[in-house]
Amino acid sequence: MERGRGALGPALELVHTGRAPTRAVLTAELGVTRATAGAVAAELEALGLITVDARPAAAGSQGRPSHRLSVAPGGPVVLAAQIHADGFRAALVGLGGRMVATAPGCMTVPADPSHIIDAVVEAGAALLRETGRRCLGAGLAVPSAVAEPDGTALNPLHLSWPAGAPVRRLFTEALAKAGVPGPGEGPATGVTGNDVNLAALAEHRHGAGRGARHLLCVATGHRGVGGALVLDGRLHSGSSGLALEVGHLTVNPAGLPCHCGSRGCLDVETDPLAFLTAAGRTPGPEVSLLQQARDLLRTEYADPAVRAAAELIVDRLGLGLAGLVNILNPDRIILGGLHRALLDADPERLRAVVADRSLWGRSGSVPILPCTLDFNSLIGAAEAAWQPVLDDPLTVLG
Amino acid sequence: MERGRGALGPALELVHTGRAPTRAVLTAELGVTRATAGAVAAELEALGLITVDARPAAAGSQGRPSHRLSVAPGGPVVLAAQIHADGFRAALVGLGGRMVATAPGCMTVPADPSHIIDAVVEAGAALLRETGRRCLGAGLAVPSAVAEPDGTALNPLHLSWPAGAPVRRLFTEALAKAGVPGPGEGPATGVTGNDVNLAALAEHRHGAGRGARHLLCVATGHRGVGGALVLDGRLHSGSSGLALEVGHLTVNPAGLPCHCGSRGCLDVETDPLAFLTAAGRTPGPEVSLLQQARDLLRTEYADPAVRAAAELIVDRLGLGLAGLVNILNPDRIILGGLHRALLDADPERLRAVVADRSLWGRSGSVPILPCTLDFNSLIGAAEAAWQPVLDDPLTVLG
DNA sequence: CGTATTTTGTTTAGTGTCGGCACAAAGTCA
DNA sequence: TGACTTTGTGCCGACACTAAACAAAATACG
Repeated sequence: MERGRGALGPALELVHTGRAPTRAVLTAELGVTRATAGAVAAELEALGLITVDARPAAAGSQGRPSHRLSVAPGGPVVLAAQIHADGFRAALVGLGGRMVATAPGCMTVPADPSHIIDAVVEAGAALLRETGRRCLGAGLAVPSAVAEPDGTALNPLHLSWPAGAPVRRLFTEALAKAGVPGPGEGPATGVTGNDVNLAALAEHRHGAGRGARHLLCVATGHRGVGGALVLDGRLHSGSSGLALEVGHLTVNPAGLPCHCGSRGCLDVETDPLAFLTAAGRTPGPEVSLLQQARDLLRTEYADPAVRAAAELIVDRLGLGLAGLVNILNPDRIILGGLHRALLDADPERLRAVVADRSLWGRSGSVPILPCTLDFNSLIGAAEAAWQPVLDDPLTVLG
Repeated sequence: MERGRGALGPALELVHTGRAPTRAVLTAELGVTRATAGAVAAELEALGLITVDARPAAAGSQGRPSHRLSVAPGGPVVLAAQIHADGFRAALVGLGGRMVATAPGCMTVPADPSHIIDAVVEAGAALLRETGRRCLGAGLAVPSAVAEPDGTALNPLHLSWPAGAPVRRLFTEALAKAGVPGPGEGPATGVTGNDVNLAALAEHRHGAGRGARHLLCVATGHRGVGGALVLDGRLHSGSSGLALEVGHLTVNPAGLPCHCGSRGCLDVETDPLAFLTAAGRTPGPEVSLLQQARDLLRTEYADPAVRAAAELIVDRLGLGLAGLVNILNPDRIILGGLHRALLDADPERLRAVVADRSLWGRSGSVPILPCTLDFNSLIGAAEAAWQPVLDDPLTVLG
């Protein structure tokens, strides 16, 4: 009777990522008939997820103009949360990666994950109460590898949390405690993941990674280096969530010792502390290492010592990226954190090093881009929370 | 009217990989009703791809016994070909990875890829004429990275071929020349791939990799090291076919110089020549380096120098595998060539090294197994050739 | 030995989703 | 204004599947 149930998920994802601005292109993208695409759009509109403009858009070309398809402005949201070394942030994020409301917060109890998670979830719950939006899910990004299927944080070292903290359970419990409703009758179940992984997902959907088939992301936080891989639109997090732990690739055989037992790991050779040290600076305690490194790069790049340090780090990073290119053969690389700043400072040098050290010119010519999304880990947490809806809107929304 | 068209491909794959021995488990695996599974099986039988036993199998349990489902013994085949440093081999391979006929051959004109490919295809065509089997496709495995979408061999160094040889085009032309028919009316189009990649596919379907979600394969040929990754049953060959070029991971910072410009690469530190050299042997020209290395390992493992050399290579290999585990987080690793022999000689040492050097105990405990299939590259070439049939039997067979 | 139970396979009817097609709508182009 | 182009919709039929009843072939148990 009702048409377009099977294509509902793919259709929503197309509108969500902005690849289906009208029903006409939706028809083409889905590979169905206009009748089906129309039914799909009507169904998604009935579910309150998208809107179809009443007035047709201004037509520049021949033929009957299309009505614009867009994400429903007042539609449901997900609760997104991010925890990093400097604090936490909660937000409500709608379809299309739109941040509807946000509330930054300060980290008060660094040593106890449960307190922080409770606080950030409560901040999100407050936003839900204020806005009155319907909540369909919740996602949390943490600066640590998250083991599957347990949902434990294996190395939240820079948060001074205990290794193995059960973040997913804590998150779900906090959601229940704060009364955040799920799509059904019970409380929401939380999705939890590594921040770089989630950032990669966000960049793939809404940022510099759009359209990439095999997207590699590498980023520094304040300490260490994280990686992520998005394959055909799905995050590849390995069989137990621990893929792309790229911090211990050897990039300087005679380099600094690393806590992993080896020397010259990407982690200790290319993170903000490495850059500050190479530039002969002693980091201060006022602001984060990442901030200090970025500031140094921005304000004192003319200083030969700073420039030399930047080039040294770029060379090391290039070696690591080349190794990853040889293994993963991505068609795009996106950099975040300090690496992004280093790319901005001297894009050609990094590209040259990667091309030179990767095996084939073909894969060496892979584009390397800066990330483009603000709060990409937060948006990524939202993307992960949206995933069940994108996969099958009917099952979630009934 | 006719039931079970959509599930035809998945059903065939289940029978093909031996995961659906009866219609009852086919029903369960497909998640459909008995009626549909029965119709699917009937359709596949009508296409001549599978057989349903007339007599029910001996029933050990309660209830009506199931009829056995199996691959049709006299059914269609694909032409599979493999080229390696010592020669080439052609075979006809049916569903289920069954080698129906095979013909080894000697390499006569090493420097010219077109002659060898013509010869191996002609050998396969002869098998087709002899057996009178219907041919549904053709696959070729070569010891080189194969660039996509061009189908050129980038580093067929050990064959003394020119880099960039257009192997896919040559293969397809040879198939036309030899009159190998495709599924339709025209000649067959050839699938071409790297031998380790195809071997990994074969091991995943029929060998030690069955059931693995993220399967990593690493193998030596005569020189150098190859890698392959099978994700959720599909080969991951990267955006341009160059993924898993693992030979240039650094495993010994102070090691031998490599043609890639670095030192101590997996390629030069763990291949057969490296083992023979470490054991103080001077390789002779009679048999292949791989054969010499295997023989040495088998016959003189009691010799302390040989054993020490083996342990050295195992340690280096373990370092490389640990690096790959950190990046890919596979749930199984399969080794081939000399690496397989080294694993057989001392399984515990390699597992301990990998566990010690990979970041998390959890991913460090990944099972490491020897490959179990004879001629796995050849079977893998057949698997790649079967793929269109497995994806959609009706489109291929009409 | 015969009947009940269990599991498998088949037949028939019904249902839901989608393609095909005709038609309507809304613009541009000449 | 009329021809053309492109988009959207309503109706019908094809078809792949489910549901449910029935049939078949073994074991289990009295």
